[in-house]
Amino acid sequence: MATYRTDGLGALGDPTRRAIFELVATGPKAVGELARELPISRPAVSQHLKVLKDAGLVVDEAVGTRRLYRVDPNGVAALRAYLDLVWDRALAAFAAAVENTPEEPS
Amino acid sequence: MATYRTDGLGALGDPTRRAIFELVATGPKAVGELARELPISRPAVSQHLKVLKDAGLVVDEAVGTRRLYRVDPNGVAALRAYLDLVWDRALAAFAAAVENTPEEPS
DNA sequence: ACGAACCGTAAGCTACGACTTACCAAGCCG
DNA sequence: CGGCTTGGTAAGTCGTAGCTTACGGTTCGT
Repeated sequence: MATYRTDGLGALGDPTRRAIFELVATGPKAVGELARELPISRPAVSQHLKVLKDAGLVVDEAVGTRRLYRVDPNGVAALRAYLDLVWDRALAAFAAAVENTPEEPS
Repeated sequence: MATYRTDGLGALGDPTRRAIFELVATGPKAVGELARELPISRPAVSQHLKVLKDAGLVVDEAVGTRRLYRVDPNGVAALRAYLDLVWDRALAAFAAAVENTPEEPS
């Protein structure tokens, strides 16, 4: 379940979420700290963080009353793997097209 | 030229668009051909292709009355570069956190 | 040259997602 | 122990992205 919402690309599709993700990537950040650097309210940041966490892109850690978020290397690795796959298929298709230049296989 | 952002991620955020992108990645495809393999109409595919093309992820080539689309390696490379940057920053932040054990940045 | 096939664009409707305010739970500090 | 701070959740509003049908332009085939 939550299968559709668990994809990193879908999560990073939103520019605000991407901004949050980039801020978190620079180091562990608390929710209020993020909200202070963004033009949106704290609950909005919380919701975005929930989506990012659900997508496996960030992890959270409770420290006192604050909650520190940091990027999850596994999530980023998954995205890289996906792009590598597409990249590979595109290159293979291109190579095949170069070989079969003369005519079209019908 | 620098006008279009790296919203390649934004473009791939939509699952339908991602499906189109993956189909195109397997080789040059025409619009009607894509529409035939998808549960949406041909105009919808056209609109998605426009977004992908605007994001620099695909390129189009007019062949007779058909229009072949294929992936743009530069677009994929840009996405990979972005992820690499985030990855690098995350690793640097983690290394810094390990070295500077008990402090936290403002 | 006429018809058919392919594609892009316009206009419009619907649905989802992003944001806000309000409220409540949990942990620190006086 | 009481107040203050921090965060997550609920309910509601509003914008916009995505899809459809309808139309016009362009090219190939006969």
